[in-house]
Amino acid sequence: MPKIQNPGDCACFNLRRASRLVAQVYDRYLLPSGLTNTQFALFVALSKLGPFSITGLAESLGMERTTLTRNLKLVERQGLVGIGPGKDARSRDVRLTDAGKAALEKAMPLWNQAQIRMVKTLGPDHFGSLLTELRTVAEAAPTIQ
Amino acid sequence: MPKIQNPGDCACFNLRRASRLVAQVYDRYLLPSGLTNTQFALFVALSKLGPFSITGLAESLGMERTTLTRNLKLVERQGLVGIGPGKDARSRDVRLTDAGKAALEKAMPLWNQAQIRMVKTLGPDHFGSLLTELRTVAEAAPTIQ
DNA sequence: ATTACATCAGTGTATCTACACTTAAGATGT
DNA sequence: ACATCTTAAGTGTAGATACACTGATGTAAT
Repeated sequence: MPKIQNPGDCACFNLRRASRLVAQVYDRYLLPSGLTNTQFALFVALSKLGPFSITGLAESLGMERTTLTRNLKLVERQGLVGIGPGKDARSRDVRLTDAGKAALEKAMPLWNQAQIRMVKTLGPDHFGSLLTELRTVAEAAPTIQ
Repeated sequence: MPKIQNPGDCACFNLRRASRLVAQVYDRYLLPSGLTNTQFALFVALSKLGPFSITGLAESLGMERTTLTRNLKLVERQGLVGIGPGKDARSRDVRLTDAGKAALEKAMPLWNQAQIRMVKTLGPDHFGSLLTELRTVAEAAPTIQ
């Protein structure tokens, strides 16, 4: 017989609650850079991957493609990323502009402070195992249904 | 000397990515109930706490108060929650209506399927330790700054 | 009583999120 | 060549999130 779960143990709720609270912390640290935590993550990915298609970038960020499209519009308008032609006439490649690279440079030490603060708060062990669990989730969730 | 962190190990990014992906799973399961994962979590809290102030509810959900206000507007318009006078003339108490309770009843087995699916996917051990870590995060994050 | 402070809730604005649907272009089979 | 399928991206719509600010009510200090 399938066990009845306790709604307080909902993985979705607990993930989203932690997400909300932690995002507020990182956003506060990142404020002087002008980047949100979402934009910072996007810029980090772009910096590591180089010019990349929207679909590929969305996959890499575990983000719905159309969500990324909207998020890109903001930073494109600010001149922080450029979107040019891709491999073929369908796809378009996203790249960091010089201004985008500069914003990332400025954000990095701020992010580092937030990150160090989180590691200290949770302790390195808890922090590490949390990260491991979250990566497992991110890998497993898309296989559901 | 403070260690330089690796941006790929960002707690915020990994939390939000997992959050996005898992929310999609739960929302797909909850679809026939008409409730989103956020609304489901709200209804579970209301069901457990009984009529509760907006500020208290927000605290309990680890959600910004003004966010909850907007979320409440939707379900209030649908007649699923009622918002009446609270302890004093400032506060207002939120309660589940009969229609709200019915929606929760309908959603519960759907949620249970999603939850069981997640437990199976991660394995009970990983699932349990993830939950523990997330609760630690939710408790610790608000103490930062 | 009056002033000062704290608490509770709502609004303006902006970002983040994703489903359903559409359009355009490449790939495949006959 | 054509029809079909697949892939890449954008739009309409709607919900989720939170900061800064406002207004109203309660509480405390003098």
